[in-house]
Amino acid sequence: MNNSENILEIILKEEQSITDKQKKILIAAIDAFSEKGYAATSTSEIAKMAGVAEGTIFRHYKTKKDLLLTLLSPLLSTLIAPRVIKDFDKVLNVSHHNFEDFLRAIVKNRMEFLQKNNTLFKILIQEIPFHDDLRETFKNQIAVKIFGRFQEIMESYKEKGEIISIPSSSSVRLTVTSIFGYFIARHILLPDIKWDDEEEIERTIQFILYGLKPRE
Amino acid sequence: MNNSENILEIILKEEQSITDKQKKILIAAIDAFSEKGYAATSTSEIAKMAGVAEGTIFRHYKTKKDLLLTLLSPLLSTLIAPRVIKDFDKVLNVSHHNFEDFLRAIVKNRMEFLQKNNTLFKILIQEIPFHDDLRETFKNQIAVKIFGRFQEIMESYKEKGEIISIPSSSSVRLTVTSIFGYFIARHILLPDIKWDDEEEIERTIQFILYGLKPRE
Amino acid sequence: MNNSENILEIILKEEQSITDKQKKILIAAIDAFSEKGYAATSTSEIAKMAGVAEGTIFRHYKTKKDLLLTLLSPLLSTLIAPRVIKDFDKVLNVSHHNFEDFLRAIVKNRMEFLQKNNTLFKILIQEIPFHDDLRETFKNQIAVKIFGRFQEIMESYKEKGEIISIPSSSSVRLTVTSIFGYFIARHILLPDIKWDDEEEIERTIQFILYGLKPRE
Amino acid sequence: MNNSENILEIILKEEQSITDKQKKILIAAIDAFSEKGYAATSTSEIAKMAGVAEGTIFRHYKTKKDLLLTLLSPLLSTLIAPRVIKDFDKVLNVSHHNFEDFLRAIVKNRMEFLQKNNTLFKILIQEIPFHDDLRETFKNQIAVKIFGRFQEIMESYKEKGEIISIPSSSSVRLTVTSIFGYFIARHILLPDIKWDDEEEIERTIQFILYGLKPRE
DNA sequence: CATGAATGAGTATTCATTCAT
DNA sequence: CATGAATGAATACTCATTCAT
Repeated sequence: MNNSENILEIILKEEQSITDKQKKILIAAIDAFSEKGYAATSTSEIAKMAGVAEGTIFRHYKTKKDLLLTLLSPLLSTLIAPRVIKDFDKVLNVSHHNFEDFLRAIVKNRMEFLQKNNTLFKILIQEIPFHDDLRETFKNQIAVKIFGRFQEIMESYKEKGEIISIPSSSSVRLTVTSIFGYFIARHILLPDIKWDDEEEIERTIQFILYGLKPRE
Repeated sequence: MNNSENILEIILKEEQSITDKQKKILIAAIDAFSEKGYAATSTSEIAKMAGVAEGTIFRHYKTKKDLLLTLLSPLLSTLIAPRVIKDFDKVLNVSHHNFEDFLRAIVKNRMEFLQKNNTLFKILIQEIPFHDDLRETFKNQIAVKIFGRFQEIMESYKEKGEIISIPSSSSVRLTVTSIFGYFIARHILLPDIKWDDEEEIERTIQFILYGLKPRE
Repeated sequence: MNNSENILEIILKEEQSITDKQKKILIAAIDAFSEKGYAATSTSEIAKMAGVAEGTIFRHYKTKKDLLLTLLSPLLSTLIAPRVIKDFDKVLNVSHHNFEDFLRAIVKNRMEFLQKNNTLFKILIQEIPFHDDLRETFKNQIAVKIFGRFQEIMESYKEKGEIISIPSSSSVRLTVTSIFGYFIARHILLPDIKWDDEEEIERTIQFILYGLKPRE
Repeated sequence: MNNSENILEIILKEEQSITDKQKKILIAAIDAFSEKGYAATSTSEIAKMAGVAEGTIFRHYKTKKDLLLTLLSPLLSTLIAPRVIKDFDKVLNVSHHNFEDFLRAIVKNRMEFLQKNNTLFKILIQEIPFHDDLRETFKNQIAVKIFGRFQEIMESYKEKGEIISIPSSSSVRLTVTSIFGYFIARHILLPDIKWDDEEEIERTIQFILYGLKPRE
């Protein structure tokens, strides 16, 4: 599945309209932004890291902000791509008769995607609080499209009686929060301690599963 | 309970060693940092907002970073204060015979605290990724002390068979993640949409409760 | 008469709200702008010439453009000051019974003013083509107020039959052009060749006088 | 008469050694220089306006300054061309028995030339204060050659008693200043107000004529 | 001939910080 | 205690120019 790939690598390899220096700039910028944050990273720093002249950055990206957005846009558009939405459907219709299978498929799928693009995600999450446009995109695109489809699916499981009968907006939030919560703890808050990813993910799945199980 | 109060207000009111200008500086800095982030906020901006001269800031706080740390320190020290630790014990020993009561007490207590100090928390969470010292403090103090005590308590409930038998580090993470996950979604990612706090909190409690319930 | 003074000197001496460094900046800027032009002068250059740090310039003048406007504004406001307008009247009413006396008085008076402030004038004239706001000010303030009053006076001499009967807008233009033409040739186009100011001015007066004399 | 033509058009049309792109560059540069001034115009701007790549400009003109000089050179060389000097003679010898005829011919001729090339003239006049080489060329070529011949002619009219007996350097200056003064007011200082060119020119001629008439 | 990526010095402006008043 | 003038390094960005394609 393509969306399980590292987005950046795909772009760097497949996009041939991109020059060598441009690639170096992107890599350096991702590195710097994820570690020190957008605002605390200077363009001269990025240039030095990328081994290019400072002017070269601005030949390709009109402004520093433009560089950030260019960086994040493949992630954002991947997230809202129809393909991704279809994944949900495929996951749902084709093979997953019950909520557990669906959850497992979705967590595995999303978690892999998160992990493979964790640096870009880190930047996105870290910068969202400071950029209105980013937050707006996030809210209007991601939240509406992904969460919307997610909610429909939840609704159907609720009707089938496979999960508890609460508004699906809440059940989606609790599910997503648990997954993202793990990601944030893992990669942002406590990136330096050791994590047994497999175990933790299994426990997170179980946690969500039982947390949303219909009460007898 | 004092830790359910707005920390900043307490300091501004009770601390008499603090001058009027100093208070204005703190308020302005909190405002600016929480909205634009530490790195993107200039000291001259803070000075203007606070209605003081630029130099005045540096009379009280050696550096801009010092101002940030001063700002966060009451929050940090409240979090790791022995009093808070004792709260856990009190919650545990005195009255809460079972896990549900404990969880309810702790969630109510912590959530109130989060909400009352949401601006300071927002700053803390936003800045943690960018400041090693902050993250170190967080890891060594908060994680070790709070989570440590939390884990002990979880352990005891596990022994009593009230919750599922997984490493308490995981059960604590899942619990905390659900609570913080709500806070982050609520105040940082999607601060502009309407939230029914009471309902969502109740659902979150139920979610944790069932998610950690021993499997039959 | 105050308007026969060097405007800059007056400001540098009398204005006490101006710091020492600020004076140096103004002097350096005038020097640089008049010689190389506004656009070709860098703020770092001005700073170096003034012996101040570059930042100091921007503490006092928000932008480079602001520095230019601040520089020119005393000249501009002197030109449109009611006092200057009154000068015309005084020149006219009190003592000058005929056009020749009036012209002599006005040329002497204006030419002295031009010469004493020739550097500032040079800047104004050189920059007018490139700055819409400056040109607007010039048109709306100088042209309307000064030329307006000038025209009225011309009109009265025309009625008395002392000058030729053409629209006073034209006679004013021809007069002013001859005076300014001399100034521009003298200070801007050919500043390096020797000029016998007194003689040339006398010839210019005669030229205007006879050029506007009623035809028999 | 060829010198009454638009110099630029002639070059663009007749010069076949000039490429299409080069023409576009020249047109764009004239446009930009005349409006914003040489120093405030960037080569990339010119390239964009001309619809060519940045490098293309430098293929044809070694430096930006070179572009300016190339632009002005046809104007400058036209002004000092032997042909122009001969015009004076023709004007003088062949047909003009008296000063008035001569003045009329010369003003008409020169004014037409000024008007037809007003953009290039605008650039020349605007840039002269900032470029020593331009000023030097102007002084050595224009002033010496044109003014020199002009003075000789003036001298002859003076001897014939047709004009006042002042140094012809002064009479030339007064004449030229009146003509250029009109041009500058018309095209540089107040380009936006309406002008009745024919009337103003006639008045200017009359003004010069009577201004230089021998005093009885 | 023409391109446009690349450069590095330079641009106006802002920064956190100092210090004399 | 508070000010705000002063600083010089740093900032994002632009410049004229070069050169491989």
